[in-house]
Amino acid sequence: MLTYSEENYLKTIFHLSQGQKHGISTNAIAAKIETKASSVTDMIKKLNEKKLIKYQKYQGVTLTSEGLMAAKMIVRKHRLWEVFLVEKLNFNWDEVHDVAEELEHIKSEKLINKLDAFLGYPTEDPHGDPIPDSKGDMKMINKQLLSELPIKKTAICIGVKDSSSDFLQYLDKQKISLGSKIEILEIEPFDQSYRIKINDYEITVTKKIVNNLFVKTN
Amino acid sequence: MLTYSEENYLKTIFHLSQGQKHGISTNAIAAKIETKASSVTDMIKKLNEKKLIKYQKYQGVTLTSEGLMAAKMIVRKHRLWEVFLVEKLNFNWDEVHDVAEELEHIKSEKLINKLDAFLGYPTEDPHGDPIPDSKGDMKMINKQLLSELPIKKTAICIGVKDSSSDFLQYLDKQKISLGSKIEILEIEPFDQSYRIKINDYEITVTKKIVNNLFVKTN
DNA sequence: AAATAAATTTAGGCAAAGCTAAAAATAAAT
DNA sequence: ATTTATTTTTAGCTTTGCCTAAATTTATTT
Repeated sequence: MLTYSEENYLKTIFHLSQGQKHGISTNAIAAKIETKASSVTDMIKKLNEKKLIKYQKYQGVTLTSEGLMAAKMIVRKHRLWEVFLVEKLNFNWDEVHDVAEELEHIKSEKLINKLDAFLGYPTEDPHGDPIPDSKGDMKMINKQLLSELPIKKTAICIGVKDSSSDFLQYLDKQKISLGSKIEILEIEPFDQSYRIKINDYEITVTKKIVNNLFVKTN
Repeated sequence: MLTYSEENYLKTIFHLSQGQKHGISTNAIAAKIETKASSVTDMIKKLNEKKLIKYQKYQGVTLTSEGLMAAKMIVRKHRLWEVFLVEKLNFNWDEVHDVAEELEHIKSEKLINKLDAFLGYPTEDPHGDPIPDSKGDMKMINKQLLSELPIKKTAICIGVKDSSSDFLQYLDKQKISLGSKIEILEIEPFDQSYRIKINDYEITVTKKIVNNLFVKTN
């Protein structure tokens, strides 16, 4: 049985490992968890003892298959609860993260599987991130940044890279949400601003915006 | 902000205080929480410091109005989550307690009020216990033990005194649930067994059963 | 009213998870 | 290839919440 804190470390290592081939550094974990490097070292030793991570002094850590599965189950819970909060309790997508951060630690397999069924076995959370199923499998979404989309090619908004409240609220204000039809009309060479079409109306946004929106074509 | 453990103590003191005019003893708390008396004393001092309970050495404790409100909010969360588990996720009423025990500690007022709305502002949990509203008010149910009900008077089953799994499962087996119409037909003087009518069929039960079922008359 | 029993509190410790400050290892720069 | 800087680890301390064992207070007997 994992403690609250152990679960947070596993989850963090999982997130930091995405698209990373080498081990995760002590400092990277400390920064993400907002704790001190020495505390991370302590926990790393503990997780290593429990064979949830592979660890060599000074060499960073990687999840073992057991640790990976545990991490995925936490992510599964987090994202299912987010779906619940948005779809059933009408939270906005920028309000759910902190609450889900607590709910993800509730220990009951029965609960999470029943919740999954209640929600209709969703495969993505409200930010467009994939939800691992009860075996840990998650369908990888064919996503790209809006900034990488060719001009005049239409796509569908499927997620965000930065999921800070500020950004999510900005998107709400601009009426950009998951499923919006989106297309780059032109890029202004002078200031790198983007003229884009959302569903049926046009707006101008900065490069920072298009660099943080995920889309999929067709 | 209260810790997980502080919340459990407050909740326990609240439950033990029901229908009690004098203070709650250290040992009573220890027994309910399944911890040692010395640990209880430690926590009592802490809660006293925080003005959540009134405490004089060796004299037991009572909740202050602040402590009472905090306790009610925890009970509110516990019972709302129980309703959710039973009504939305199809748990049986004997399976919900342990999970609700964890869920009750999730800290978000917004969450609990939205959950309340989602469930349609229920006033009772699946065991027939009243749910405090967001101000802490709970409608007192006019309930009595089935054993106190006069013979041949019909009543409605509205709750249980003992909410152990064993008892709840027994009730399921006997098809006794909240809302069942119930009536004592006769009491066998020889062995104190009760012949009772549930909805439309008759069964015989022991004294222990009628001592643990709450009913209300019309 | 003593004496015994039971309940409660104190004193001293332990494990988890954090911290600071100092030491050690690795990486970067001259 | 040293020196300097950065990263990581170690050592030792803190708090929370629990524990055991001993001391103290209250309750119950005789």
